[in-house]
Amino acid sequence: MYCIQMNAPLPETYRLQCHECPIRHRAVCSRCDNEELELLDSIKFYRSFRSGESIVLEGDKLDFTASVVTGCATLSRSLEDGRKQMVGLLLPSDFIGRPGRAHAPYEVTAATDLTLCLFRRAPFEALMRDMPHIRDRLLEMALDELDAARDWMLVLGRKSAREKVASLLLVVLRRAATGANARTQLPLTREAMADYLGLTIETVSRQMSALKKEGVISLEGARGIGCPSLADLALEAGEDSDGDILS
Amino acid sequence: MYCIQMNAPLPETYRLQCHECPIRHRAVCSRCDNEELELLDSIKFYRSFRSGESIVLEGDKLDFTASVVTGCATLSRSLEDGRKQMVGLLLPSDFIGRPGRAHAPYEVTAATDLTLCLFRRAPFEALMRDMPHIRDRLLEMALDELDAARDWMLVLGRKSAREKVASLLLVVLRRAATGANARTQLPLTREAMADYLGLTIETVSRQMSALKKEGVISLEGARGIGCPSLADLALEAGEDSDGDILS
DNA sequence: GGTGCGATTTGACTTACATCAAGGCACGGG
DNA sequence: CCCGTGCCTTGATGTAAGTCAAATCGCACC
Repeated sequence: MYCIQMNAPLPETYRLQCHECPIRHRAVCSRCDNEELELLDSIKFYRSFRSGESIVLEGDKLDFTASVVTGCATLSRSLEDGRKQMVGLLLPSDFIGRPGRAHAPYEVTAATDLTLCLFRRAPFEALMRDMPHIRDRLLEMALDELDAARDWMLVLGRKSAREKVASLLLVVLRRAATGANARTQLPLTREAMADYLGLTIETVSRQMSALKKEGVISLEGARGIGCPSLADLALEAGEDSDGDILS
Repeated sequence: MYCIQMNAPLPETYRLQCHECPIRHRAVCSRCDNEELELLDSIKFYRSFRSGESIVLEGDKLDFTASVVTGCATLSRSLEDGRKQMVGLLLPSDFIGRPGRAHAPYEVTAATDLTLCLFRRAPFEALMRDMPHIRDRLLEMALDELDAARDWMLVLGRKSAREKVASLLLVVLRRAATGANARTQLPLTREAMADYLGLTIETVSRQMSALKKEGVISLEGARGIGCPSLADLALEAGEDSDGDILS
């Protein structure tokens, strides 16, 4: 499903050496040494996608793995009657693909313009055989995603519309945070937000307006948002106040 | 939170050789050879819990890993005001614990009387070092759980109460299935079902009654259920009809 | 068999969110 | 510049599920 696009073409030939890669220290390759990076350089390739473009369809054959280099992608599942639920948000350094499974269980869509770093299935599986730390990192990342998915189950199952919207804004603002007064551009349309939160577009819009009216957030155009106090926003999100005592 | 129990005491000394273990071929140890099993035999230990007993509290120190041998446990997260969401259902062969994390992100509770096979943290991490196939199996299991969690996000975010209840009954009946006319005992109370589905007890009860009245399921006492046609139930669950074309 | 208590069901009423339906705003193209 | 076309916002109304309250059931124990 490719949309006709009027914009300037994307640079098809994004080219980067691994050692200067922006996701070098967080992606699946984070523990590779210089020698290993050279090997990766020789078998990886880049591909870019336009906002809205479909990367993989639900059930498609999936014979590559990839890391998000720049931009934002979404994972979603749908029911036959068209109801749709986003089940994951992929940001730079996040991983796409499933060693040991040939087909994709979810649709993957570019939420913004997006560049991926890809490996074909066979060479990637060879990497996993030869570099055990890649498997280890993949396990770590899978467990982190599992935690994130389960956290989101609490949001979907038990939070009110207002808390849901605040929770999502918090996720987005936190990774863009520069000091207490955070501001950024939302990488999601209202529709994508609704699909993520299990709400309708209208309800999302109404809750955004309400939060704005009460001064919890500010809106600049449709996509820009700011927040004078993330702590207040966290309160609206119904977040545990116990300050995340982590291990 | 230990309840006072009037029932007969559980056998504290459940003892089993690994090679005769009921979850031998599905748990994290599924790929161990006989020699490795002997090692496991020497460092594992069993522990049993009463239905309703708490195994780990949210945020607790977790210095063991475990596999469910018999019974059923639940994973859940709660908000401070008491709202609660189950984020996982653990059945025999499922794994508890998180190599690399010292604290539990979820509460683990025995939903029925339950027996676990445990390893202390240090010996288990030694196993992971020495037997790479254990790491591989753990990755596989983590990815399967991730798929299950995401499937459930669709249920929580987009399905109606009736579809939710049907979806849960389907999960339980399918693993108890003997032919088309499935019947089993629910391992969950109405409250646990409600917490799993993001509903209230009353709504769960009403939907069960409605499904019974329409002949989709039959109820025997509070816990026993039967279903003359799982296909009809799947229809009520709003499940994709494309017959799960798997890889 | 009776009694007590927690679990479940059922009923009456309320409410948060969905649905249906206009409008407004921004941006690109003729 | 004006007009389309996609987003987004706002309003009026409907409804599925929540809440509050009261039976009823089922089991453990007497």
